[in-house]
Amino acid sequence: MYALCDVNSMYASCEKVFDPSIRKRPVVVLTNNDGCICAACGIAKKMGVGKKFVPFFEVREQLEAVNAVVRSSNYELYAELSERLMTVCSRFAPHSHIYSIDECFLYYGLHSAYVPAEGWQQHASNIRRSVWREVRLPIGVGIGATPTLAKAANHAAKKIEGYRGVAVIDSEGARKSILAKMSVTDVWGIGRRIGARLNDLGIMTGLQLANAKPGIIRKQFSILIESTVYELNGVVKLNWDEVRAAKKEIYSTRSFGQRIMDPDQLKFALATHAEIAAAKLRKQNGTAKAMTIFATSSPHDANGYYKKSVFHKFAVPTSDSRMFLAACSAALSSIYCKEVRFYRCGVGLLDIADNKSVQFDLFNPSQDDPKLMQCLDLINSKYGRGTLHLAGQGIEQKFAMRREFLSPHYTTRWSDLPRIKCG
DNA sequence: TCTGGGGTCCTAGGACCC
DNA sequence: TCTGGGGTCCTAGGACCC
Repeated sequence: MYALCDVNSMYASCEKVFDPSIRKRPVVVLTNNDGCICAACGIAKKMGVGKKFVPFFEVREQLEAVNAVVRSSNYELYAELSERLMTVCSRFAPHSHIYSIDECFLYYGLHSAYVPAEGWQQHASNIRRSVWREVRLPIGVGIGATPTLAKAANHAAKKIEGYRGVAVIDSEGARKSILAKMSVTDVWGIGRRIGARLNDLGIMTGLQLANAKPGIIRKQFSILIESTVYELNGVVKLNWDEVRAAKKEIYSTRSFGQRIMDPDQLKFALATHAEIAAAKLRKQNGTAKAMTIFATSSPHDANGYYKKSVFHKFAVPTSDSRMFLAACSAALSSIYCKEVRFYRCGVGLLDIADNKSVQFDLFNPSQDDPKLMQCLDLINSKYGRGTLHLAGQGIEQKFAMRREFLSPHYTTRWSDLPRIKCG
């Protein structure tokens, strides 16, 4: 069996953990640069002001009208609470995978007959209650025979009347009843587009998708959707390692706090992204054979959309930040254009392989310095990202994110520690 | 004043070469 | 000289997720 634990509107819930004064008010959290709404608490959703990814400036007045609390993304806070959440959840099963900042899969092993002493229903409740008691985050817990069914159960736990945060699919009856109440786009892996095409075939609910012929689905869609059909019927297609497989591509991109036109700033930003992506790459013990480096204007700007990317191939697969930085520097002159107001840039590390299977080149000896990189990663993981960085990232970065409504760093800054008045 | 998220995977098709 | 088949590499964009 598999379980999926997932925090209800994670970012908004995190904001409420250390600030009891906003617990009964509508809370929305904005994306980087305060661009869009990315999370809204239940109260805000009920008031109709919590639509995901609408631009903030479009709904600002509406939010003010209902006296909503608006917060910038406080990523440091969410990461810390996420870590606590994962620690609690992982106690409940022999295997666990962090799936995203607010979600983890638990796996109870191959024996399909295994049932915890307290029963699945109670087990799920225990997870939920422990997380609430220890981290003060509300979660939904779904349990099922495959990752896709665990996801479906989780959907039921949070969205379907009567489940109250916990749902278990451990019988044909439960499976059919939950899938019948889900629209096909609620199924994991079925988005808007595929959903519309399935609708055209008369497949409207999760159960109808489960009952479709896998072969036909594969022909009309893809092998991925076919796997989804099997998983909805209890046949595991996503093996445990694939639930969180090593990445084949790693990106770091961001829009700037304000438009930039200075080539040095663009270079600093690209170097920073290269270092972020490189650290992620080394964390999964990977090497990259190629890299893409790009910058764009805003698609909303009047002067036409400018997008330029450079593809860089490495003679020897690498995970050394210095190689990635050198590639960025080399790319800058062909990306930069002095008339363009740059809005966004980033890098992608491509063609990633395990560092154990690197093919060395007799004529291009690797110039990597794994020990130096290890040292860099160690210091940064201990003292925070960017504590030690390469000179190419610049000293003064002028493109910092806009975060006008940032909550205090309750968990990562001594000066921001919450104070409790007694008496 | 002016505002518009970030990440990963997959594939069709263009560019280029033999 | 010109045509055309076929392979490889890269880009752009579609699709999904949170």
